Amino acid sequence: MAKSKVYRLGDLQLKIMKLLWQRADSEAAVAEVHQALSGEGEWAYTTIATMLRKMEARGLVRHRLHDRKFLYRPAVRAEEVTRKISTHFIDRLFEGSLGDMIAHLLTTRQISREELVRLETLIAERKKKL
Amino acid sequence: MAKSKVYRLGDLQLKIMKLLWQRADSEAAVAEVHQALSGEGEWAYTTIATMLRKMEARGLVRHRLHDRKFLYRPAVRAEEVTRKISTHFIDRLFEGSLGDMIAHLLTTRQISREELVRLETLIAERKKKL
DNA sequence: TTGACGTTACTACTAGGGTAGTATTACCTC
DNA sequence: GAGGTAATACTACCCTAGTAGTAACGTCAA
Repeated sequence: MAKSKVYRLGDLQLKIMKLLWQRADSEAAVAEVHQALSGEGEWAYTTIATMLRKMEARGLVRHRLHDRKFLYRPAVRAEEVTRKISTHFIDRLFEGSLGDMIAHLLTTRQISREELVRLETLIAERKKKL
Repeated sequence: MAKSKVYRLGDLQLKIMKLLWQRADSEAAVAEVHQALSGEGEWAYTTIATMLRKMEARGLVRHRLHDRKFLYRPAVRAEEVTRKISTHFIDRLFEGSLGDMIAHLLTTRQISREELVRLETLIAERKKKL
């Protein structure tokens, strides 16, 4: 199935997906996607159009015709994609151990006191649910 | 530079890198790599050899001749690669926020009580160092 | 009715990961 | 020295992301 390799999403494809997920009505025409992405870098209009068509072939998005424009909407849920990419990442680098991953990042990266407090709270709540 | 896109490492390449990093002397012949990887899947000997040559071209590994065999060793450090892949991951999915990333994974995934306790300890220690 | 414009379709190319067969080389043994 | 063996070198695929030019088409306005 097309969805089985959702964890292999290129940077541009992911940007597009995030953009569509963000939309209130989850729909956007090619021109809108192109417009919205123009702050992030330079892409030709046709690049976006081609990318969207390829993404549709992969089952990532769908389109419908409206006013002679293609309105694209996500065909996969954000949670699913985030989940699969994360799983792939944790598997690759930390043999699937979420604990190892967090432990590693926590010891090798900058993080503010506020963030740490937030995480403490989160962990405390998480413990209650076990 | 070759190292600039180290965060884009294929699965096989990463497996090979991890294998080399693990080695006590950080060196392995093609046959050894092939052997070590044979539990994980099926790869032809020549696939591994080709991959290693490509990786050398990318600056990921180096080799020296010994006993008519190529002994490969990493040319990039594990910490650097782990760091760059992680950064790329966090940037892509969580706009660069480590806190958001951990918060998200913590609330959407399975984790044991022991792991949570471990993380609490880690966070406490981390706070002391700020 | 013609031409400009906006849109999608088609086509083509580059790069890199993955995959592996075939050719070559060099040594080692009988 | 002939043949086998183990190693690398070379070559050639496929696939997908990214990139974008050009063609075709349909509508609307002058």
